[in-house]
Amino acid sequence: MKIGELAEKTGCKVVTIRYYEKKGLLTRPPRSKGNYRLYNEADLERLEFILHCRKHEMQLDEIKKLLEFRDHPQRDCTWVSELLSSQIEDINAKIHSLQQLKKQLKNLRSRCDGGHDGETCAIMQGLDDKESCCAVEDDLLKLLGSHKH
Amino acid sequence: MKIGELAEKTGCKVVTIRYYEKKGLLTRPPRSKGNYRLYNEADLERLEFILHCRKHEMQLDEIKKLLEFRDHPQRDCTWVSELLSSQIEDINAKIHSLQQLKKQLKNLRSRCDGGHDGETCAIMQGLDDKESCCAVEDDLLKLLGSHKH
DNA sequence: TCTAATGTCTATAGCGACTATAGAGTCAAG
DNA sequence: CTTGACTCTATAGTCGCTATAGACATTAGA
Repeated sequence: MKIGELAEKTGCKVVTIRYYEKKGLLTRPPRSKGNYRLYNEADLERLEFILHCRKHEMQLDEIKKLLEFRDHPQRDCTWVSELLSSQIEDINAKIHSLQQLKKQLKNLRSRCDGGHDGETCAIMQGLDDKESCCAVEDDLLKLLGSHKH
Repeated sequence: MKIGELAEKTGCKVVTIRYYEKKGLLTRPPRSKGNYRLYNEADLERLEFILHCRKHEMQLDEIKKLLEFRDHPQRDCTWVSELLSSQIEDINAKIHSLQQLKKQLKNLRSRCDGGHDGETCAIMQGLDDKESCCAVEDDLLKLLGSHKH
């Protein structure tokens, strides 16, 4: 299997596959007469593993460790559990901050709905209006803070 | 106000402030005799705006557009609303995928809890055991897919 | 007043995880 | 036998910083 086929099967770009090889995540495969990389099923599974980990936002050096573990499953795996725990924590924090963010953006958008003809922007109007302005969350105020208020 | 003071007041690093200037988000401020940048309150508010947007994961070129709009509020603001909508959508997608990911990682971790002495890893054991293995979600199987199964 | 510490300046290089480009070689179909 | 698609290597660019080097400015203490 040449690199293009591997790319197609996995949905990973050709350049990215070569990049993973350069970074030591994929081993250098045998070459054809014409110096083309030749992959087998094991390589495909290894790449799928990598891509799966990447979907999980793992970093390449963490994935590398996981691959080493995969290659030598008899080794101690305590750290794997720890790695997962710290990633789960990271994810919790990320979700929380995204939810906050979403709330704020929705709030902001609601001030600027329904398009606009040219002269008076709902966001700016809202912020010029002290009443409605101060009803909005603190963060929102800061976001366009320098306007008269 | 010198750059260090601005940095302290906003919680933004000095280098980052200079970086924002280079990228055209902050205008080049006047200089002191000794060639130090001198900022005023408006600069501070502008920087806070930028930082707030960054907290919202906006990209610098988007923020730049928002700043231009802030500088010329009479312009059409339809695109602002559209920008916000597309960002809210992005966030929804991100939250969803993070939640999926978290479920998978938790599931995976549960196979590798309680440490390990050296010879038999719970993850690998679980995956070697066809019964328990196939009870796990599809994605998890793939994650350590090349193991006997 | 001198000196040492701190702050600021510019320019450049590095990070992670790719992505794009250039220029060459290889292969299969018409 | 040529055209076009694929592959090769090497290098530079992306984004949003961060780190480093080496020089100049300012400030506090002796």
